[in-house]
Amino acid sequence: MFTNKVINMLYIVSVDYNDDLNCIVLKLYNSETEKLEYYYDEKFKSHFIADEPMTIKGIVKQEPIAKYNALHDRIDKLVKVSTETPSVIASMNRQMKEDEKKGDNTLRSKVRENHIKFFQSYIYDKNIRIGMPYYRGKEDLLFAVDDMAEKTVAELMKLINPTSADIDVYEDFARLLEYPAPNFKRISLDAEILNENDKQVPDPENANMPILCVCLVSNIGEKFAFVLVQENQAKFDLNINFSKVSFFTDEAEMIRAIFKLVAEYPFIVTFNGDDFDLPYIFNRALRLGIPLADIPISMREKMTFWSGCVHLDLYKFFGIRAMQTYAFAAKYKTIDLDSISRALLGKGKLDVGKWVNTMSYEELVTYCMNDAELTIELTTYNDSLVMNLILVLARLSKMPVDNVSRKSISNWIRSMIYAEHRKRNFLIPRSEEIIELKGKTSTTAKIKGKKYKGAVVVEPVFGIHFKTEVGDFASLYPTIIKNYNLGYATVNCIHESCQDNKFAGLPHWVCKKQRAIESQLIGSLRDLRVFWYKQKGKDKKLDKNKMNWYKVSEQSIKVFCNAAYGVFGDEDFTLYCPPFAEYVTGIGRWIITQTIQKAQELGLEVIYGDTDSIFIKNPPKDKLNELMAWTKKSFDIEFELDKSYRYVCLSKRKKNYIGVLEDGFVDVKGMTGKKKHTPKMFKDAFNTTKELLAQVYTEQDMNIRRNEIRKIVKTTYNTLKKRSWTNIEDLAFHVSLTKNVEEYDTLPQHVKAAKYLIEKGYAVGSGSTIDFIKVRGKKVKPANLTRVDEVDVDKYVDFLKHLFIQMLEPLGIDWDKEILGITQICSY
DNA sequence: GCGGACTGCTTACCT
DNA sequence: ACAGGTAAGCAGTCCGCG
Repeated sequence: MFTNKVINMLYIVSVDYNDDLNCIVLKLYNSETEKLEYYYDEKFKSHFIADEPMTIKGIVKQEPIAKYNALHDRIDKLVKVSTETPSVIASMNRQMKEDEKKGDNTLRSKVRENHIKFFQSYIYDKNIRIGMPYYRGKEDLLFAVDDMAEKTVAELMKLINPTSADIDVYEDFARLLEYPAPNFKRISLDAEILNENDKQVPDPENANMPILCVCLVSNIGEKFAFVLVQENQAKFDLNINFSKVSFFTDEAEMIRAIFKLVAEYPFIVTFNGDDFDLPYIFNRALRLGIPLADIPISMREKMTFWSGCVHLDLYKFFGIRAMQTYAFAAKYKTIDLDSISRALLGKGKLDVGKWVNTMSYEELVTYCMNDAELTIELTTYNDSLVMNLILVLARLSKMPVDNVSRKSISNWIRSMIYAEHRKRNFLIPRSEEIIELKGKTSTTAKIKGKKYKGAVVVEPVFGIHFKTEVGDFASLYPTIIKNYNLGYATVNCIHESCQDNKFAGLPHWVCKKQRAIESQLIGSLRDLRVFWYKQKGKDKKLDKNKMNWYKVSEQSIKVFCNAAYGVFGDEDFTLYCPPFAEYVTGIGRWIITQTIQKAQELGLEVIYGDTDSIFIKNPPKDKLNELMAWTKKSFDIEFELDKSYRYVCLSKRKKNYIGVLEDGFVDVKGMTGKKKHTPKMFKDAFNTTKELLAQVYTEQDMNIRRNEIRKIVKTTYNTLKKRSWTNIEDLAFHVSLTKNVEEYDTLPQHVKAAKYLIEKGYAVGSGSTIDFIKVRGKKVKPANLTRVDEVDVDKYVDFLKHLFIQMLEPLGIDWDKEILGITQICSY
């Protein structure tokens, strides 16, 4: 596959700065030996850009440098200032902040690119292709060309045929997505600690309680258990398959044995290892007298390292909102091992029915091993989907794998754009310059406190609609960015001659002379997705492995594309550019509004639409095709058939409907019955009605099912009225705390319940989900502390009514007459 | 002192 | 810390009410 088959492929997985050696270290994964190797670069110095020579301490070199300033469309003559260590820049930045506090901005106005991390700067300037194969040359690392992948890239380029100005961008991305990925050797780790009490988790800072058990599972299924002998329990053989179980009477010895084992693996995977397992082991090791030099764990800001390994913390990865919504389609709603495993693997944590303190060895190992297995399986399931996602995201963002898996989407996009700037010798602009030059927005948002107007939501046509087609624009916002050449530099550019180039009735204009970097990057990713990876990810002719890889590529691009517009409307994004973001939604509104108008002119019945989608009732094929051709011609965007519903059930509310696809799958959007805070009792009832709706093909069917749906609601109603529920937990609402209780301005119900829990000694805070029950006297109580007779049944009946009314209304069922009426007759 | 009309806060969802 | 738009429930405030 590779040109030179003898050489070992070295995949660059991470780049870091080593303090002690004062040099850049590259971590290389050798796909033959499955071990990590290192490459040290002592020559590369940290640097920043200045308007004039600087006089701070620690500078080793100052040289003139010319850079293209895209904001002003000119070449700037500047100074590249190299420093002895990156800490010189860090302390300069600290000084800068101090000055600013005193109102002195002289330093800030002189320096640029001083906020870019040293190792990122290295990646950009050396054009390091993270996650791609290299081999060792005489001195340097050399990129390993893969002939097979290059062939596919050529094929793809021929198909998409981009304009000459954009060819390089497309080709670079295609390589990143077509080159092979190694199957990283890896091991997961999970630790169980003796608890002080049953209301709080152990404190890793303190590490005052012994580690009872540590389980590790490798990606090829090797299982290891390290168990501490406890005084009150006899040692005995465990009945656990395929596991190596080792008992220790000395805890320090056990920890050393774990260090020794992990050293064999290039990747270590944890769930919340950054903030719990690894710091606990670290501090426990110190407490037990293991010398610092013998402990491979080290904690840095928001990240815990294991030297000799790359550490991936899946809690951080799955917690990235963009991943949750776009790559995993919001299949998991809360970020914990149990719910993520249940959603993605179909199995969860074990319910042993007791806490670790009272478990037998066998129970303890089984419980702990299960967690370690879930953790590794989250990286191995579906052809190592998650590992491959992380790899592709690292490639696209040009960030180290351990970094990209912890940082949010805005960091990835920023990094991708910065890399392109450095590659082309563009000066990276300062935030203030963009704001100053580009000015403000011109529209008003519907929502108070928002900065500009967003998308259009069409008023739904209430009722049941059979044979409804849903069309949507393929990547609307990325396409707009591509087609209209949008970017921070091109929107409201400095050229007077461009000021007539305006769209969609907005006052902003777009540059006619220069191509926007964002437009090229997002545009090419968009095209690769629409014209290549979408099909390849479904291509049954490919072998399963290859198809899955294409799915990964498709998902990764989707994540980037979906967030690409939003970041420019975020004040904290370094390239924040309000008119750019406003232009995207403005042109979006213009396109969908025109398309709906055209559809109506063609005699099509538009019954709903949101942002980039249009619901059309029973459309003739030829009219639909005409509409598609028209959008392509008018806006150069593909309006595609996305879904065919057997029928949709539209409530009077926006973003709130049920649709049944041809194959019987029931799509539920926005309804209370699917929201995660809804008590289980109501969710169960709601899901049963979903099954009934799946069996409806015609209006006649609907008449039959109407009765059954009525019955389900009635039964739930009766259960409440008679207080005959089996489990009070099924009545609990589950609401998240987004901050710590003392930070709330008002006292919502879940916060009241949380405060009560804290009083009782429970540790709940930001991120915890509070389970509470509505009790009589307009109050709430934590679910685990509520008695059956306290439940405020009327409140629950009210909730039931409002939940089902969203569905009953369009089905033509009247709550008062048909639910209450019948029930009353029945119960007397 | 209590309830209705109102605003604002909070969470969870949709695209 | 990607955006704006929507729904829903409750907290808190103001005002009228002999």
